[in-house]
Amino acid sequence: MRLSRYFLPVLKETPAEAQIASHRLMLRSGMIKQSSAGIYSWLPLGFRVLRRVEAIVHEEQIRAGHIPMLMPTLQSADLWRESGRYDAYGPEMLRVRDRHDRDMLYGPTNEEMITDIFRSHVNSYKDLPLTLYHIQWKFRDEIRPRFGVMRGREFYMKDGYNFDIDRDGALHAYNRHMVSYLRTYERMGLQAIPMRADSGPIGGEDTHEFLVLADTGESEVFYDAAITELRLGDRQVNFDDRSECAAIVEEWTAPYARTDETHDAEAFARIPEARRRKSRGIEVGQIFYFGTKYSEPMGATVTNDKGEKVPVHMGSHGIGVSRLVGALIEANHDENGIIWPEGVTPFHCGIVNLRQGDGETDAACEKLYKTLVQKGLEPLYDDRTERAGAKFATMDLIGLPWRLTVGPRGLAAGKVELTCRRTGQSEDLTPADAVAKVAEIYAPHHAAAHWEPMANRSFHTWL
RNA sequence: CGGGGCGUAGCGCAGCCUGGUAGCGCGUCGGUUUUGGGUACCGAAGGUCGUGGGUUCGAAUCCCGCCGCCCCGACCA
Repeated sequence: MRLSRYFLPVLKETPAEAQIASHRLMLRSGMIKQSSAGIYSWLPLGFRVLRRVEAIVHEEQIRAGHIPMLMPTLQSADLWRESGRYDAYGPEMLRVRDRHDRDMLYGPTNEEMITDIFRSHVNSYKDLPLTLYHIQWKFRDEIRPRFGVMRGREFYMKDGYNFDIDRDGALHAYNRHMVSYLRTYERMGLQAIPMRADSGPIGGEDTHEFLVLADTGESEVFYDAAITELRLGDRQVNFDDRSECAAIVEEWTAPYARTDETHDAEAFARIPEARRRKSRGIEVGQIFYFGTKYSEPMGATVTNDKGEKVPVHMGSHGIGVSRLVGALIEANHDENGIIWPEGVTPFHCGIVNLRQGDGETDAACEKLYKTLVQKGLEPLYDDRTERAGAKFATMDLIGLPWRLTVGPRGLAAGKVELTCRRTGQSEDLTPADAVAKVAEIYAPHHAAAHWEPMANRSFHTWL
């Protein structure tokens, strides 16, 4: 993309309403524009990041064998009356009425709807296990929206629902989700720690929240530093293997990690003092097992192998996609702006032309641009007739992890400069070497385009 | 929902207390400057001062209502 043809309305000054770094930087870098309290438009740059995050969530869900679909934002109140939540939910639920005076609502979550779909089409244990999910806009009429997209009223969320014949099956689904979530966050360059949590209004027995450590987090968290050493890395997980998933869950839940709601001071005190950590965290996901809480009242039953009708065991699992964009910035920024992890960056590499209009410099930039595109990368070329300082400031603000700087002085020596946004370190390379290095950096992040999910399994899904 | 604050040009703000129909910086547009970390200079455009009412000869300014937004708290993916 050429910056001269893009729409990137960056702000030099910080809008007064933004208190925390991510909100401030998202406004300043032209990622979002507030539409009304807690409701935002995603401008082109923000939209790119949102899509990258969403794509990773999809890929990892599909990898785990979960099936994507899409449910509507507006729901009929009738379904919610069936589950009893229409009255239980309270004023957080946005209720609307259509022209025929039918009660509708803008969905804050989809347990009722998915259960209705399930009971309409699934009758036998032979159709289980089944996990369906979608990524859709939700609305919760928060009393007090704040922190930009981190606590909006409208938010983009992945929510998934598993259906299993019994508790053991559902617990495997629970574990499978935990593993897939760990992979998801890790690919985004985030450390999200699973913590035992309260079940809240969704209700249930088993639940973990995933928290990203950040000073601006809404929850106080207590954990054993040992958990921050854990990595899934590139280990291949067979998501059908119950013991393999359970082992990974065991690995990640063994070290103490809890939010203030479930904090156990005695257990915490038993951790060696050097590893005891108290911090704040941003919740970016949660998984639940809630058994037959919805299937029983809503009649979501299947016939088991003995011919008996039994309610299915369910769980639900959420990842706050739009909130993750804010959380990513909270965890990755400095005084000059955002620092995107490679996995979610809106553009892979910036190109700064220091002398726009100079024939040789322009040509060198064009060539770099084309070569990067040929490698499957998406560069952002700042071809505006701005001074160097303005171009650098913009690049730093929008946070592209790598920047190629091209000017007459460097070119005279046959070199361009490759700079890492995170470390600030630069090296002079020939254009060919610079492109090769950028391509190498991103090679692991392109793997997703080529893999075949669950290729050797009995079932697999495609988006 | 309790407490506090704000609403004046695209953005950030001053002016309000002590009424006399608007000003600064940045940005934008047109020039000059050819600049390696938000350059400098010249010129220009741009505002029914959130909204409705009241007081007054006269209201951005004083009074009342409404709307919107932000902060603290309670609540929350």
